Amino acid sequence: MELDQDTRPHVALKRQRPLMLEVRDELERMILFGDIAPGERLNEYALAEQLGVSRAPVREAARSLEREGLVTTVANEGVYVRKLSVEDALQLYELRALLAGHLCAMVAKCGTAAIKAALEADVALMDEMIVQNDEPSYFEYNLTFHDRIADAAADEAGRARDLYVSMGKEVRLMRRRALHGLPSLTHSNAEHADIVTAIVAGDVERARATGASHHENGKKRLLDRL
Amino acid sequence: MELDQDTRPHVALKRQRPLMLEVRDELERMILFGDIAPGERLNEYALAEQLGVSRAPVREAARSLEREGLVTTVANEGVYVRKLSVEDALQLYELRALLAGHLCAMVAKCGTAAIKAALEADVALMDEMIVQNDEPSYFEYNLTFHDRIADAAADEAGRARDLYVSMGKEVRLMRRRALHGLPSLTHSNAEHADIVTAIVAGDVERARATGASHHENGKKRLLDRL
DNA sequence: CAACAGAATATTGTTGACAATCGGCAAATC
DNA sequence: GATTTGCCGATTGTCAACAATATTCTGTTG
Repeated sequence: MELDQDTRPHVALKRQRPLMLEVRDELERMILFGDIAPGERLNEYALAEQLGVSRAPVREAARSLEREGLVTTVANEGVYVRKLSVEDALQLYELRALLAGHLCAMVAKCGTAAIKAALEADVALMDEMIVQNDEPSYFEYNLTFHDRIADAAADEAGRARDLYVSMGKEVRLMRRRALHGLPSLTHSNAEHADIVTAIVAGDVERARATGASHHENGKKRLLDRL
Repeated sequence: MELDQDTRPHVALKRQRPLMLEVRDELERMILFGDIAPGERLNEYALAEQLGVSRAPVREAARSLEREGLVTTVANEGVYVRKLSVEDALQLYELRALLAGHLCAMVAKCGTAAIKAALEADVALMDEMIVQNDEPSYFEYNLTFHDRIADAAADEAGRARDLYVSMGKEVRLMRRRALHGLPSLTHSNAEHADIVTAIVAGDVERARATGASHHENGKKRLLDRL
């Protein structure tokens, strides 16, 4: 029974997941956390050594991140953390708003009663947070709320949902620079309420409009500080 | 002839462009041409040997195609040519229509006079083709027309354009199965005319509506044959 | 001193080999 | 006979070395 000397490296136990995915998650974390600044180059060799793996998983992870729009690759030169120009950011907000509107429309059209009830509960809960002046909780729960809409539309618009969340990550690339002009919480949640009302009523086009409009506020706030 | 430096087959001749890109283009051609059927698995080793390269460029090419939605990867199993379910196809048409509407709207808002004139010329030219009953030319020029709109919107919605053309390739994945119910050419070009009219007039929302509506016909035709 | 050419260095692109993993088949077990 | 177990072949995942390319540094030249 003395057979397991565990000569394999430490990872062998917990690993049925490809290394490339681990690396991908770590790189994504580093980028979104700001450890690697936009415009900076990702050195394959250095990263491989730092993470204790070979270059191959790092390369694949980088390609995967390229798919999400977090990095851009230049042939024979390297991959860089994407640096969003102001124009790119504005376009991104606009397109994401379009997708958000579509998702809201889909939920309005096909959403279950359970989902609609959950959305109404979300808005009420956020209202409560506003009353208690708990901004951090509000911001966090705000993400939950939008995720719930996106997930609710997954059956009817899976691809749109994937793009929506992916672009959400992209947006974070510039959060650091133009540290978001804080929206009024009450105004923000009033818009949430409008969206949910339209969704619950099954008013597809109004859901689309309110959902898109709500997301265009980010664009407006960005424009305001220029 | 003892000195044939061309011992390596096919691609290795001209460098400057990474092999991975050559492989990517070739794989994309194979998939869109139908050499590899949807649902079929791509064998890295076999493809590498067939193309006269190593497995690494093939792997990278596959990842690149995954980004375009032409293949899907299953860990430890392989990459498969994407097989579109009917639901996926319908959603794809819908989303692409949404993007097309956005592109038309952007051109209506920011398009130059030159572009608008070119679009009007396109419609006139296609009308001529209809009169002469030249279907093949019409279908081909139809693509040119839509590409022109997409390219015209590149400055204002580059990402949307990229998604639009990428999804155009995805749609072709199922062209083989549900061989498109042919639309009426005159009706098709009448819609083109509506789009161009709205664009020339600078009517942003009407351009969006007509552009989206035109692209939703593909979805309708697909629905009709079910 | 500026500008250029060319070597030296750093980094990516590619390769072939090795390890890990999956699916199937056959033998063993009940 | 059905189920399980262990092996085998095939295929992907990872690695380390090699080749090609870009970048930097340096010495020379005008």
